[in-house]
Amino acid sequence: MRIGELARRTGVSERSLRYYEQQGLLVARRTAGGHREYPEMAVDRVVHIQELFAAGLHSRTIFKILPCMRDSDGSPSEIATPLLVEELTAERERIDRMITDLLRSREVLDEVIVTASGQPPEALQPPQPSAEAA
Amino acid sequence: MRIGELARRTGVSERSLRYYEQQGLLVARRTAGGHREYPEMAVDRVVHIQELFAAGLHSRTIFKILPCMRDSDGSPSEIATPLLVEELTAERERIDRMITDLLRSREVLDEVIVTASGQPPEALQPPQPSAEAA
DNA sequence: GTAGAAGTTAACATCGATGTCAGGTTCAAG
DNA sequence: CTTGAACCTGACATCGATGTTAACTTCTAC
Repeated sequence: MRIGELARRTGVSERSLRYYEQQGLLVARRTAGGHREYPEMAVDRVVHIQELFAAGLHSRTIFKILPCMRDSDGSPSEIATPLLVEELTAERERIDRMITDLLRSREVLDEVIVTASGQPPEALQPPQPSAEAA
Repeated sequence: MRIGELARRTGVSERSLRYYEQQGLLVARRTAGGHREYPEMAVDRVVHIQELFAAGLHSRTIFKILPCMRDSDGSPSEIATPLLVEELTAERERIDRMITDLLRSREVLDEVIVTASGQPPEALQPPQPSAEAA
């Protein structure tokens, strides 16, 4: 498929897809005229990339991870160096901290909402605890 | 207290404290010579500000929230407009989405770590579920 | 072959809190 | 008074994914 379709199917802008390629996260065959031609698997890969970006990882880190990912390009995997595993573990801890911070922030925000709305607290339903449990 | 001490006690850089002031988030009396002089309460306020920044709120939004916060400046509160409450609720939802995304990202990362380390999964301890419960 | 949709590269802009540096002033202790 | 620490303002840099635009080429359907 070409870049327009991939963009549509993944919800990622063409601009970003080209950027991913530039960062080495995504490869594309080219037509005779130079247009990018993606295999079906590219959809999954872009989704994976998005998930990692959503985690706040840098493209450089994602670049190192990708060859180790299951199904990254259909072929099995490469094995990560202990150094990379260590780095990923650090990232995991960072994400944990981020989650913790956000939970705290949400509490603060809830308190602000209650206070700001000026309702006596007992008059309010407790704020919906969505996404509360992991 | 002066800015150096406030910075030290809150862990926020002097640069940021001046920025907060510029954004109207923080006020300071001035000495005859123009040095900022903060009341004791400023510490709490800066902590509050930090929490809201950590939630990804913009300084503009924080600016609108602050007068409604309990203990924001010792005096009781102002009441938020319904519009503001609506905005805050939207922010809350954004944070929820962010938390959900991060939880998902963490899962992905865990999978990568398992795969990348190349261990047969049954040989590994399951990754520590820290900050798992809200 | 021709028109219009879709693709290409390259360059520049953005957002926003924070770092950093420069050149100057004030404060506090000797 | 003097010295050095602390503070002041203002300006510029940063980071990184993404938006946007321009000028051009290729593809596809007629």
